Amino acid sequence: MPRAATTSDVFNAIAEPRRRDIIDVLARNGDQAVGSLVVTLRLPQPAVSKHLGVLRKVGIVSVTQRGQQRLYRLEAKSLQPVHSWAKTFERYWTQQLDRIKLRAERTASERAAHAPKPAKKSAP
Amino acid sequence: MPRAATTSDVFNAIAEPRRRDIIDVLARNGDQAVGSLVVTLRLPQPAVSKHLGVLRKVGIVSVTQRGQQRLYRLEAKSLQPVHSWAKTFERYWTQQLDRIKLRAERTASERAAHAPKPAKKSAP
DNA sequence: TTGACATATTCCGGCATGGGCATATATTGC
DNA sequence: GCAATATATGCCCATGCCGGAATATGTCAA
Repeated sequence: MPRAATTSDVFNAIAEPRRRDIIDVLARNGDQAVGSLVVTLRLPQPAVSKHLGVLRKVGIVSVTQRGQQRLYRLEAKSLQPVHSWAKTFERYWTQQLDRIKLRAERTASERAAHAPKPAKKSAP
Repeated sequence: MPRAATTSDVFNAIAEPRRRDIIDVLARNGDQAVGSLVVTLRLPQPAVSKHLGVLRKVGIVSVTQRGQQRLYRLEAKSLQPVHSWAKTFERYWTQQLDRIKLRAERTASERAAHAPKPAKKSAP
């Protein structure tokens, strides 16, 4: 089997750079009609519509009809799983710790911190 | 053209659930040999090796040889772009506001306080 | 209605992808 | 050397992806 369907997983939906571009534009400029996105991103209209279709099925965007245009809105909370997942690893780069030091720190925190934290890292 | 190569884009690499599983296991249990991952994830060994290959090409994991095994280590900082990108939208769910409520609230506070507020709505 | 405009959908082709299986390549120990 | 273990790789196949072009649907105005 190939990759999991892009229309069923948020992680898959945002795997496409173009779709992330669309998301970024919607976040920065607010709700946008398809035509605006076509102009902004300089993509063929069918491509934009298709990408929006994927994003809509996953719930990343929602649509509202206004005249003969359709306004697409970013539903940012659908991206929360991505943030939560990535945030899990935040500590790894926030403090320059690898796992060994992490364990040491956790152990140290059990008996309260007396000494200042050793600043040491293993850079590539 | 199909999707961008999974070996060139972090977002694409983490689009596979199995690969996220591998990442999670490495984060939770520390460096792991391929055989351990095979047992933990209950996947065929070639599948694990292939996924690890993708993750390695993108820089999400690194390898160290130990005896006849190969220890894979999570290079979490390679996931920082994902976190940064997703964090951009954090405010949308942190304050439980969508764009409409955001405007409404801003209008209400203007009306109540009668004080000029910095208008920073549409800034490209 | 007709026509202009905005967007969606359908077809197609090329192709990377991931799974399964067999096999190749280390590395170690005898 | 040989065998055993640990991992990687090559091959095949089915699936679904993305882009492109044409076309269909929908909406407004006159």
